[in-house]
Amino acid sequence: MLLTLEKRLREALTTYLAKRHGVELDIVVELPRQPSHGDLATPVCFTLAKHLRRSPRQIASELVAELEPVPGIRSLEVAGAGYINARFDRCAYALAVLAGVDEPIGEPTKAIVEHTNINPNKAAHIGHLRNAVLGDTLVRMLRAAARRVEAQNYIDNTGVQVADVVAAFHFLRNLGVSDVRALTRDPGVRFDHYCWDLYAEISKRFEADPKSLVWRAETLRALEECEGDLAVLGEVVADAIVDCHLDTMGRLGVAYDVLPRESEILKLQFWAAAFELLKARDAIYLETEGKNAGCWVMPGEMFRADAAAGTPDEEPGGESERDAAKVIVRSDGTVTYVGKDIAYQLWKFGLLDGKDFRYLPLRESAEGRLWVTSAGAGSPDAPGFGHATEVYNVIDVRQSYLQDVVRAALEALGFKEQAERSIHFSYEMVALSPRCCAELGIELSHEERAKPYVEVSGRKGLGVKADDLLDTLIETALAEVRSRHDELDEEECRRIAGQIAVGALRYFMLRFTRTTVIAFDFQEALAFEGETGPYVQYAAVRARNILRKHEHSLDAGRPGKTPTPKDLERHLEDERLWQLVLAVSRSRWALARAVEAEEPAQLARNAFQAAQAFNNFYHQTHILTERDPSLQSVQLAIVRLALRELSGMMGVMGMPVPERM
RNA sequence: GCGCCCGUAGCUCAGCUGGAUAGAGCGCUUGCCUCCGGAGCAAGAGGUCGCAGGUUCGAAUCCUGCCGGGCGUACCA
Repeated sequence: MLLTLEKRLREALTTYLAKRHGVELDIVVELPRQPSHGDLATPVCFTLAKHLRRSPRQIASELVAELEPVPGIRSLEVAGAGYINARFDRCAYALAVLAGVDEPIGEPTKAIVEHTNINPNKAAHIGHLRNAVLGDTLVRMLRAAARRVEAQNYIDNTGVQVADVVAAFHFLRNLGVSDVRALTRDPGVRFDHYCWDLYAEISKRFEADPKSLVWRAETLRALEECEGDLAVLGEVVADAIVDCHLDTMGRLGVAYDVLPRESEILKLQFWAAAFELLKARDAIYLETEGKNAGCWVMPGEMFRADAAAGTPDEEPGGESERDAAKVIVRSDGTVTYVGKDIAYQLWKFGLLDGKDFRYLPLRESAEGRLWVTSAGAGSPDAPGFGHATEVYNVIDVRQSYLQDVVRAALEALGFKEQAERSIHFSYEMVALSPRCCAELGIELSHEERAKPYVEVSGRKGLGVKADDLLDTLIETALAEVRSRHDELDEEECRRIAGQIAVGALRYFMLRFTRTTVIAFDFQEALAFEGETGPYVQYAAVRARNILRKHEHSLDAGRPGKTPTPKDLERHLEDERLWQLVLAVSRSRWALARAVEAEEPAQLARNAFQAAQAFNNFYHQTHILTERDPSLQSVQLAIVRLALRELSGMMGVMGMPVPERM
């Protein structure tokens, strides 16, 4: 309802200003910081004062007197040096909000969100967790805003990282396909955790003994050519790890619609098609001189904002403009990752004429069926994927440069609109705080010790595994649940602990804005008090408890009294109740802001504030002992509203709403 | 060198397209269970918004220059 009123007010002001003063302005309408300043406010008269050369206050009084009544807004008043404060018709607002009609947000276009994208060669760690939680929340946000969303998790199953682990199995461990396959089925082994250590081990070996790097080269070649035991081993490893990742993400409620795999992009020659396009439109050229001689490159000025036209020739010691170009095809004829990414991005928009994957079902979950790409036969039941209007790539900020290249390629090919709708949904990395390193027993070099935090590194085996963190959270929560609920059996306690753990973890990953580096710290991540997921969940559980008890207190079958407009009219004059209604009814507004700003943290913050307002109310009001039935009906309606709104926001953030805790 | 990001309370962070007295959590101090379960509520102490200019009726927010810190700038991904 807030969105609607905001829009109405803005439109009324726009019309008025155009008619009365002949000016067009972007009108700022904001939520006043102080409740006494009304429900919505605008400082527009300050801007207007300049145009009209009159005092803001004077303009404001005139405006308040002359503006046609706005439905839903009870009064406008001039305040301060010239603000206009609007107050809502409280009863109408409450009725609308209690009815729970969703206001539209944006157009129902099709969006693709690509996220998670973990190399299938080791266990997921906290860095991947931030990606997956942000990505999955973005998916939920867009769906809540009525977009058609396709969640894709790209699997780089033929890259260096997989090759390294395959090489480790083969050359270091001397294990063949059947051995590794047995390992993946061994219930006593967490295969992805096993590979975590193996990957660190072979990386160390490569560093200590560079001659062993021939193993990597040989494996990589086998993977790309899809031939021999090493290739089969690659498939076994990647498939098994993808399975582990899906399980891990499933624990957090993260799901996908389709897994596009690099192996299919290669086999189906997506790149060949993209390459022809790029050559035909002169987006890339064959370099003949300098360090990139023999490569197909994209000129630097195409993707770098700073590349000024007519840059001076090479400066001594500096990089020439020519050498600053981005290599797309290596001198040996193989394509770089960016090249493949360009092809993939073109496919997402349906711009790779005639080329498409085929699909096979991979697994089922509560969220639906998951499909994986296939180069051979596909299932006739497969839905159509791709053909998006907008594409969100959830990738950490360190890959901005590559994302710029992809976008530039689309633009160079003449797909200007698609380039603009290629959104790099970037976020800062998750690093380890010094204390966290100490707790993990990680020894730091002098260089690392001087830094404020240490980068997570799969290659070095440096990091906190997603499963381990979740397990720790569950155990912590479990101890707490047990101590509070003697009456619940072990299974029930564990279920609740799981919900709390997921809520805590997802909220933790969302409360920071995307540009903030998270210096991971166990103490903070394991906190259940203060601004945390469980705090928000607890508010909802409290609302549930009240409603449950209330229902029990009623005669069977008789519904509780719902407030009449008269009840609302009367009791919402109480400023505290009114402020509460406002505070807990902003989920739609918060969603709109989060979608527009592309910032899930806004949703997290709003949910926390709503929970705070509700907890405060809960504490100072004894609803079930209220003797005035009229007042009680209003209070109960607010409890129901708070529960619905909190649950809604938690749902968008992927946080479970426990029955009790 | 160049590009992007960050610098706000002891710590961790919000602060939207400039707007009214700069906010929250943690930690610290102090209250609050004859209660719908305290994973809670209330109060208090704590801030030259990195520094210096500029634009403006108005700047934490926009512009410029410095100073710290981080990340990019691969024929790795």
